[in-house]
Amino acid sequence: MKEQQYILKNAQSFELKDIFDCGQCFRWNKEADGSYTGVFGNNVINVSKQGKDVIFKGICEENIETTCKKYFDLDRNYEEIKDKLSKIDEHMKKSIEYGSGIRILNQDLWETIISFIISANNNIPRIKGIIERIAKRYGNEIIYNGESYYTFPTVEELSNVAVEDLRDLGLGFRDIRVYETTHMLLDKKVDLKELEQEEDFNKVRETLLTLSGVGPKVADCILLFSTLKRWEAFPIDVWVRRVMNELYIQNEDETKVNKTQIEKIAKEKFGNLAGIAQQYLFYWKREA
DNA sequence: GCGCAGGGGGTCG
DNA sequence: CGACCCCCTGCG
Repeated sequence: MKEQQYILKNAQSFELKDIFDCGQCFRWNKEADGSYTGVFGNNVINVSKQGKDVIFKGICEENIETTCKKYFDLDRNYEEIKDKLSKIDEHMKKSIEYGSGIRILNQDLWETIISFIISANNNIPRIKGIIERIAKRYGNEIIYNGESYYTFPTVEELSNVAVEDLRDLGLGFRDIRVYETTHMLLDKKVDLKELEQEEDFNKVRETLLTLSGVGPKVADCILLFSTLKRWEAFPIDVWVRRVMNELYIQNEDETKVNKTQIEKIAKEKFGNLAGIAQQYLFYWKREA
């Protein structure tokens, strides 16, 4: 396939580091020249910045402009969102100044489910390694600039994979969870197409929670970081608990902070922007 | 350099 | 609430 290119002129709210290092994705890697290359769908895309312009180039199954507009959430006005959130309090304002170039990606639902099941009690370098090995073993090769990249396998492409095969790729105790979830989807115990049509937030969340290896935290990550794009979701992990306690609760022992307490505050303060607010806070606290 | 201990974006029983 | 797999990192 031929290389395509799309240049987004004078981009606002688009910083490579903020987008790719804020913890929402696992398949983007920094190049020596500062650009990032990643695989999503059947595409290998390289993203770089030249002044205020963003340059997307690479192997793209369909039109690269349409594809990137969707994946990078380019039709959403982040300036407006940031203005709104900045007015809530000084903490939000500060965190947004820090991560002002964040965008929430529209990632494939199935890939996001598996990726975040793998993320449980795991660290980012290892998560990335596991996903890469799965792609290399079961996905399809795409050659770009003389290098091999691999698509994330489809549900069908994982249908004949045994638990032991997954264990061999280093998934550890998550192997059975990935296996079970894959088969629940193959058997249509959960139908992802239907799930994407479902309007009711709690119904979608409850359905995700029936999947093996999907608890509250993972479900909320899927809701927020996939094409489900439910920004009401507020994933609570150790970092979010820490920052929320520090800023709004101030309990001496942060491990004693109640989850429902955090959720209540998040809803009151951020409403249907809770998810993106969480990203600014999380990124700010973890990086700084 | 290399060997080793420690820990990690939670979930499940 | 404790166990859970094992790659990665950092320190000695």
